[in-house]
Amino acid sequence: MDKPSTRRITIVDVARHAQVSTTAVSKVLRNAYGASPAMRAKVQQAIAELGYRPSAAARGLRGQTYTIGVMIPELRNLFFADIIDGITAQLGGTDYQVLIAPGCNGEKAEARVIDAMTDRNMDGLILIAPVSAKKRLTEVACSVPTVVVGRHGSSPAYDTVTDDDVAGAALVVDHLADLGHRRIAHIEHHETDRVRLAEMPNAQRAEGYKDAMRRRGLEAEIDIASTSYTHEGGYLGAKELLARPRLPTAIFAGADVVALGALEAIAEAGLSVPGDISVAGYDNSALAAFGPVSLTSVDQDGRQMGADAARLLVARIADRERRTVHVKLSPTLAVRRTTAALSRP
Amino acid sequence: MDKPSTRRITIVDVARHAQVSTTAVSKVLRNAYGASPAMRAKVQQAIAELGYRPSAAARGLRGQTYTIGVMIPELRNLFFADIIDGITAQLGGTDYQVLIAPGCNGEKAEARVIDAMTDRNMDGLILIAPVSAKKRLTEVACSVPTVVVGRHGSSPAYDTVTDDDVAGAALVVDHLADLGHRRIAHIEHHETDRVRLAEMPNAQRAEGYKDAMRRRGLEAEIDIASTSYTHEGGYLGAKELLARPRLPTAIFAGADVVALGALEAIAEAGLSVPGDISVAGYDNSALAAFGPVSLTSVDQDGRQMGADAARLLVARIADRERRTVHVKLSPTLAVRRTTAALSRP
DNA sequence: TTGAAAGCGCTAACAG
DNA sequence: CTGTTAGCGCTTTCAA
Repeated sequence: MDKPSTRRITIVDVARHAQVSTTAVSKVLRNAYGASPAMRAKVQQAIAELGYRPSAAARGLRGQTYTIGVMIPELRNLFFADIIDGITAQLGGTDYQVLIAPGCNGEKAEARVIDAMTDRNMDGLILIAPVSAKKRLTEVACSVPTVVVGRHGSSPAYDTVTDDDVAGAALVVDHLADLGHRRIAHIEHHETDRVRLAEMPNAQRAEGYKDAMRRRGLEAEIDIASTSYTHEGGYLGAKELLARPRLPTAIFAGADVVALGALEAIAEAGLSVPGDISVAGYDNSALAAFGPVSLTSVDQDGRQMGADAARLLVARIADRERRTVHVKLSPTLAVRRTTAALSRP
Repeated sequence: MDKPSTRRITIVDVARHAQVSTTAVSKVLRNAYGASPAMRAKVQQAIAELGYRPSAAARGLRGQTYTIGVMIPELRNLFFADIIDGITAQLGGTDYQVLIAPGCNGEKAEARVIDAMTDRNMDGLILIAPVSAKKRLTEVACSVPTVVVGRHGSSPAYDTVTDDDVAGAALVVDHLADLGHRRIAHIEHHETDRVRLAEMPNAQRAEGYKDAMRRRGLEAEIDIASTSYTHEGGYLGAKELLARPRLPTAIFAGADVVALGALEAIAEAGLSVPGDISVAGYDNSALAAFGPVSLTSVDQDGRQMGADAARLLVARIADRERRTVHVKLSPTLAVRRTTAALSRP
């Protein structure tokens, strides 16, 4: 008589069924060195016949868990979804399983989530746009292989993948300047934290904007509304800009959602886009591409970023001593119907 | 001399530091019966002083992993994001950590993901709109506590949380009929799988549409285009409906994204909304609420569904023998600018 | 109430 | 190339 079949099938069962040792089974499982083809075949067959599945928990106690944790600040951001797609695509053929931890808005929540992931012995972490202090990120990276995505500033402890936000801002300014615009304003995300300032994409976009304006000889025209990367921030920022003595002829919003808010304020003011004012966003989200909106926006290749992050992470898991790599991708500009040549000279 | 501090702090370290047994520490960790307040305090302090964190992997080998796995077919669906919010909010105060498995489009991918989650000894699973066979779901539920969200059909093995799609469709039909419409057409998602048919929300919406039309004495006006729940499906579906001999005065699309496709086809045909044709969607996604779109749509309370699912799951983890519960929530209608009274009598 | 000891399923030294 | 054995960090009987 068999034992009640509810018991989980273990490596011991497989070993017995295949008439080999548990070590042999383990080796086959891990594709490790030291197992003859004949033994491999026997074990594989036993695994198939018994429907055995290795317990990740048990593996984790000694070796790897074959689990990659991804921290994502906001599920609704479509750009982040692209990154996830890139990660899963890159990891598709491997034994790694991607698990996403939701709801990491703010430093405290981030800490909780990162702890939760390390508690679960994850083999590696991909942190998307984390806001934690650099010191904290370095600590994390020292205890578990880590790749940071979407945050500037290099570290000897972790690899990074970023998009060139300075270049992205320049794409917008150049595009608008080429269309004849001179009074190009910018709506930025107000950053309070000194240390974080230089590392966050929003700051880089503002810097890129200023740099590009200077390069185009428009230094005197630099005009910034400092609000936040939200719909409301865009609305308030645009209202602020429209209330200034010299009206801008173009607004570069630091994010698509900001641009949408700005569009609302512009419409309220009785102005037309792009007739009276051109508007450009950043992220090229689905909202920007959506027909009725048709927003000119900077496109970051999220899939590529995700794929690169996954690739770097796997390499680091394999060799934790390797030098850190910092990938910086180049954005492109998706020109749509919210930007046009300056009509009033 | 201390050992190199890279070593993980374990329950043994805590026990030694607090001068108690590991058993005692374990009890405190789990709030288990049989630990005096004095001991509790000592252990708590030692945990705090050492910065100890229990290893979920090790716990999983004997007890719980305190991990809830959520399977989600599509990261970009904002309705699913609401569900996730509800889950995490409900689980906020507990020790449970939510982990999301991405990329589960199709039966095969679902199987892989569910396996991955059970391999990791997750304490419970929340499956959102799964497409796997009912038999498979039942098997899964037998081996690990499971709650199925967004799929009709009850089971003795798992709890379910659904929105009343029949009622949702009726809301739309009644709203349009009250506005004077009689020729109300529907764009449905074509379902091939026989068994699945009755359990999927799309089928329920189509049924609800037909039921409501009959109830309003509009049986002769029933008009369905069978495509898919995609933007393209909406576009093609609307084109099909507009090519029929008797033009509909209103279109009920089975999902918001379908409605957007329909709007495009209607605009192409030179018709206006809601002047010539009213359009309603389903899901009340951000796109529907978005100003320039302003789509009338059925609102399902995703947060509530997620919260209910989490609540049921926790209860089932506590008592696997309890009778299954099937929660069915009632949708509401968000009336916006794409529906209006029939102008041509 | 407390603690000693036996695993959970797997991997990794180490012998054969 | 193969098998024996000792843990990984925790929970859980079972005595004391």
